[in-house]
Order: sequence, then C-alpha cells, then structure tokens
Amino acid sequence: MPSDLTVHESPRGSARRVIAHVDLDAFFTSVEQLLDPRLAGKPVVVGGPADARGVVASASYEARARGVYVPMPLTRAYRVCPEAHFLTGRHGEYSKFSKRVFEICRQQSPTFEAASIDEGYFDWKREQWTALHPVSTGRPASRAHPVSTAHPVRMGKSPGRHWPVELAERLRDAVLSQTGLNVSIGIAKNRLVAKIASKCCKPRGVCHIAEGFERAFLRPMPLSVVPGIGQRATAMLEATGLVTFDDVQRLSMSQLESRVGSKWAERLQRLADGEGSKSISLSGPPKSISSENTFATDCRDMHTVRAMLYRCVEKAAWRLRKAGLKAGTLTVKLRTADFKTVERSRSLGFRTDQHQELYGYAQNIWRKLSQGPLSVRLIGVRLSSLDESSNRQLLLHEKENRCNPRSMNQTVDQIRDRFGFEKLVTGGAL
DNA sequence: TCTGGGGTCCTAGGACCC
DNA sequence: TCTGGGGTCCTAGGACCC
Repeated sequence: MPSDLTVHESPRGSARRVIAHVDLDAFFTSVEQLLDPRLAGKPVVVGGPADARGVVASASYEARARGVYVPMPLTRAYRVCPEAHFLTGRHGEYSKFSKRVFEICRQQSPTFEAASIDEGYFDWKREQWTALHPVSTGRPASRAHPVSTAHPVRMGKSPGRHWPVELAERLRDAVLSQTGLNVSIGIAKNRLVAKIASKCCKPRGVCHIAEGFERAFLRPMPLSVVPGIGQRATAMLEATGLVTFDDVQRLSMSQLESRVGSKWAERLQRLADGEGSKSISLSGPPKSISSENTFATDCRDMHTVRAMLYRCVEKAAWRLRKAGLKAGTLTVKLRTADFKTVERSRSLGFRTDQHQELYGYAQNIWRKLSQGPLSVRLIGVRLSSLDESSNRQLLLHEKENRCNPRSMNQTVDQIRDRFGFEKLVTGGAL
C-alpha cells in the first residue's frame, strides 16, 4: 500500500462527527503467533493442513510477502510457500481475543458496533475527545498532513493533528498493549470511505480522510476496493473501460449510463463522490443458519452422504436452538465432483427447531436431488425464515417421557453446549 | 490451479390473490 | 372470450463478504 498518502484539512474546518472503521490486522494468524511465540516472525497460514481441500482463511504478513493471499487454495499456498506453518485454526480462541478487543473499543466509546469477528465501526463525536482533553487546541495548523502509519510521518506535534487521529492512535495503542494485537483504523464521514481508508493503511495504520476530500482520496484507486464490487462486477466494469474511480469521475451521468446502464451509473456516481451510509447500526438476529461439509475426497457412497446430511441438519438445528429461533424453510445444498452446485428448498408451512422433524424434509429433498449416480463433493443444509421460538413449557407427559425427542434434544444440547458439538455423535450420523 | 464454511443480499420467474 | 396491474410468497441461482 502506498505510504505517501496525504489527507487534507477540510475547507469547512474540523468535523464534529466521524465514522471510524477498526480492522484487526491478519487476525487469526496474529492470534496464533501470540499463543505460540515460536511462530512470531514466521510465515503462518490458517485454513487447514497444506494438503487439505480448502482455502487460506488468514495469512501472516510473512506468508503474504511470499505470495500467499486470502482465499488461496491451500495446496497452492503450499506450493508458493512450503516453509509456512499450516494450522487448522481455533475459532474459540479467536472469539475470545475478538471479545477482548471489542471490549476495549466499547470502553473508549459505547457507540462501537462489531461488523464481524475482526472489524467494527465507531460513531465518534468531537465532544468525546474534548471531554478527554479539556485544554486541547483541536485546531490543526497545517493544510495537509500525511496519514499516520506504523511509523507515523507527523508534520509537527499535536497542535497540527486532528482529534479523530488522536482518538484512533490511543485506541490502537490500547489494543496493542492490552492484547498484543494490531489494528488499523480508517476515519471518514461515512462507512464506505472509512473502510477503504483502513484497508489503505494496513498494518498498524491510521488514515483520516477529512470531509470534502473523498473524491481526491478515491481518485487513483481501483473500483474493486469497494465492498460489494467483486470479481464479476470488476470484470464487467473493466470491459466498458472503467477501472479506477478516476475513470468514473471523468464521465458525465449520461456517458456513464450509455456504458453501464442507469442502475450501475447511479451507483457508480454515488461511489465516485464518496457517498455512503453514516449509520453504524447493528445487523440484528440472523436470517439463516447453515451447516455444510466438503468431503476430503468425492464421495460415491450414498449412505455416507446421508449420514453427513443428518449431521449437518443436527448441527444447524443445535445452533438454531442456541439462538432461540425456529426455522420455516429448509434448503439442501449439493456440490458434485465437477464443482456444480444445486440447492433445493422447501417451505415447511410451520416452524420448528427439532432436527428429527427437519431431517424428514431434508431426506425428501435429498431423494429428489440424488436420482442417478452421483459423486458428491459437498453436502449441506441451510435453515431460514427464522423466527423467535415461543419457548413454550414442556407438557407434563413430555417431561415424563424420556424418549420424547424434545427433552432428549435438551439433554444432548446441554452436553454439547459444554463440550462442543463434535464431542457427541448421535446414531443418525454414524 | 483448484476452488471452505459461515453468512447477506439481489434478481427473476411463476403461482396465486384481489 | 379475453384479459390488467399490483402485491406477496415461494423457489432457484448467483454475487459477494469475512
């Protein structure tokens, strides 16, 4: 990433409110390096053994320097960097570290909202800063100053710096000293620009884009830095000659429309102006819960596939119950050896969180999918149309009947909640 | 060169109802 | 006998994100 990025003082003066995007650097591999100091400074890959079917979930900066990226197939990562340490990953540990970091964030400002396990957003107000620093000058002297990076290139001492940058640096230092993890922080008037800014200053960076300078900041960047513009959209835009923000900013609305149609033209113009949402509100309850499994080698034995399907239903329903939800739609997902994926779904007409019930529907769908010989790469299930369960009390006769599936599931759930899903295998999954 | 597992959101057609 | 438009739900597929 460029180290000579400069941001400019807003013509309208220092903002009263900004959005900050906090992103943990190489999160999973950084945790592994903390837990095992022997891995420090070495190329580390989290995702699975080097010969497994799978992709890189996280790569340390040492591994990235050797050409490993996310999500590179593991076998290829091994070819590129055989000296790397390939780890399966420990999600429980990552969750613990994530919680600690987010706690530090919330201590600094209760406006913090987590967006995933390794990132989140703040809605910072100037008052928060002045409360911390009653005598702060808060007025930058320079018209332009460089972004703060791991080795901040500062133009002058604090009088020349913005309050959001100081807040960010405090937070970054607090996270590092209390957890050993590095974060990068992007600050701007909205989520979109803040997120792009944090990406630009990784690792250990702080990047502040003052209001009014969004267009200038984005101009040289490829459109693919926008979250939501992936491989397909990038290729489509490239085919019409649009690669960077500059390409878009040079064109009028009608010129854009003639190239990409009105829908994309409107979207691109908003992006080129650096417009985006200022809301950091949280996502709410999940919309779907899924469980799927890729076989180590393609599977032709339909008994094995069915057992795995049962396991997936059981696991998804277990998580459904933990979330206090019931599902009204069930989807079975099948990927064959040629990597073709089909999904078949079915509305139940009612809602349930009992896997015995759900599996009956899964089997019906599976029977339709598995006509003829099959070589199965992946089988999975997704539960959707989720709704809060009523948490009804068990009826008396259910309590007394130990073989009742509902009370049996409760017992099994209690064991799994303590020891993990994998520690208990039930008959249907054998 | 071989492509994970957890998600969200969007599109589009057809059924069905008013 | 021919036929509109809107709303909503269901289903299938796909792009995309971390």
